[in-house]
Amino acid sequence: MADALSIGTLAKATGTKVETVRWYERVGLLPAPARTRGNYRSYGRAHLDRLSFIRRARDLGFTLAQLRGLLLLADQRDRSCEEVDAIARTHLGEVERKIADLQALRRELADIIDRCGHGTVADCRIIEALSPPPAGAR
Amino acid sequence: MADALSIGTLAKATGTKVETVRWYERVGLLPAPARTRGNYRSYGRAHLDRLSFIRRARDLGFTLAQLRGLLLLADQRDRSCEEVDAIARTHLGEVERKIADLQALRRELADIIDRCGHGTVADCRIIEALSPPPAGAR
DNA sequence: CCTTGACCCTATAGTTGCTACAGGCCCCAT
DNA sequence: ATGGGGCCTGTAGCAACTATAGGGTCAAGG
Repeated sequence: MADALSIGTLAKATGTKVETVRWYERVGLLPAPARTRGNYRSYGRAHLDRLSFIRRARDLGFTLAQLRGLLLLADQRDRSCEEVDAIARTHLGEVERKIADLQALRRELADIIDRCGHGTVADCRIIEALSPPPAGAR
Repeated sequence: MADALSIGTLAKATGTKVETVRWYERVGLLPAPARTRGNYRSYGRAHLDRLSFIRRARDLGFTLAQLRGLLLLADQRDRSCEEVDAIARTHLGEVERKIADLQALRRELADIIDRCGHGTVADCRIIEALSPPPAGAR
């Protein structure tokens, strides 16, 4: 083949660690490639595409389980788009919830830092803010 | 002692699972308490306070490593507050980065869902959108 | 031609922050 | 004295990798 890639080359091309590539293979996300005479993995274009897909989806926060679902759908191209859409929608909901949670957290942290008097730890308001909340407040 | 708590009572009071309390002890976040004649853990007020602190900081997303730093500082009350402030600020930065990432992700998912007609996977843009990035980006 | 060193192989253990058993004690009320 | 809670230790499991040990392979330089 014109484009036979070693695992290291594939890893570099996709911003993945070699060990992670092997791990994706072991858990069935990336199909096992052909081997060279010396038992080295030999990847082709399809592997590069698929690994790019995997990495991108991971970056976007899809779990490996969701990813498996997407890949299964991608492999059966006559299937309805609705299932893929549903997965994406579910994920969008989760993302929005995460954003809201983090924004609340950010406000709280900012408040805490705001109150830090830069004195000694003894009167540090950060420690204070993290200390047990008043009874009844939680 | 007037306020000797069993592990179960302590756990309930702080919204922690019993196993988690023991685990905090094993990893050195919560000091090992005295034991009763029957070898039960017996906690006092100090443990309650410290565990509340731990739980609150965990809720705010501090890692156990950061927590260890905070607790170490909290124990040295004549130290400057600046280190505490720095830990909190670092954490705030991380939180803000995550929010930005998630907002980018949200945009992307919304676009994807938007473009997804209800045809077959063959023209589903979700798969496409997550396929290998343009040549220049690799 | 042979050696060196970068790469690759498998297998296994470690990471973070818990959670969930399994197989036993202990304690209190009935 | 017995039944059921709660407690004890120790171990294994979850995601999603990461890192190590102990080797084999390959291409280039001396």
